[in-house]
Amino acid sequence: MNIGLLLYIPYRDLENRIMAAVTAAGYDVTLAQARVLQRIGPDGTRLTELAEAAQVTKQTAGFLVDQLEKAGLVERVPDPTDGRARLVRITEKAQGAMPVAAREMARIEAEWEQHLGKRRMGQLREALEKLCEITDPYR
Amino acid sequence: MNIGLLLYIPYRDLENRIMAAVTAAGYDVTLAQARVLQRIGPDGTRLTELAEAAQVTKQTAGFLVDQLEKAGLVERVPDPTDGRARLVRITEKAQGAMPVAAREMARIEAEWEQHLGKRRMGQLREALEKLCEITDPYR
DNA sequence: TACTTTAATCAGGGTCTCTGACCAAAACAA
DNA sequence: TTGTTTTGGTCAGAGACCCTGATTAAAGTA
Repeated sequence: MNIGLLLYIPYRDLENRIMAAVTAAGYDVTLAQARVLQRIGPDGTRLTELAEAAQVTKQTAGFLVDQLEKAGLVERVPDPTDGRARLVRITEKAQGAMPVAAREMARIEAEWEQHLGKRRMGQLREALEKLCEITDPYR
Repeated sequence: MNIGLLLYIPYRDLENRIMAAVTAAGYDVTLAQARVLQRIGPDGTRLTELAEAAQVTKQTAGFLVDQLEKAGLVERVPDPTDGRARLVRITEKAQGAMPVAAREMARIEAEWEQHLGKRRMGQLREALEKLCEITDPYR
């Protein structure tokens, strides 16, 4: 079986489950919005940085942030260090969604470790981390 | 680092590179089209099966097959065993694209094995195959 | 025959993402 | 200082993707 599909199948399962958990908790967020939300740092992050991290254009990131702003999940504040820039920050309201996602993620990881065994799970993580050295365009 | 991202980063790199290779070879195919194309069996496959395998609705699969048909990469022929159904088949023209993708895939796998070493690459594949047992909705 | 299921399509709409053009602030160079 | 380039962000327009709901036709079933 093709290695691409082998990577994709567990990834999609994980993503679907996390999205379902977040939706079930009452947060109406789309996948694309979640991908941006995930990248926002504790002190706020510039739009351009978000776009790079999420691998989309500035326009796309701006569009998604607009939606998140309308939903009250993020806010834009001026960047004190640069008059052109604004920082995208997570609001109080969105803070509640983070632990929901984190809990589901922990649950999934535990299930995977249960199925693979501790040894193989460790090997998987180690191999993937090593692989990211040559496949991650951001480092 | 989050296990979801660890799976996704190499996956995306692989997909991007294969798409680039196919495009460079003169086949003007989008990602979504490629995902459908990939699933077509040697004797043709029904639309409904394609939709299931690619995890999209029949309508979406139909839309993508329409485009592929216009581009001359697939054709629809009646299914001799079922008057309602039609088989989507790969045309002569598209046959040329398959080896291009396969060669790029082989090249990438070789690079990965080079970076990880034979042992870790084997462990990675083994762990992913095991993981697909519980994450693949189709088996 | 009448009912149910299955294969596929039609119609319409929402979401995501892109290219290209543009503006304004910051950084740099002469 | 003044002009030039870079950088952060937006606007406008379009295309790609994917969905829900309704419909047609063939197949299977009671």
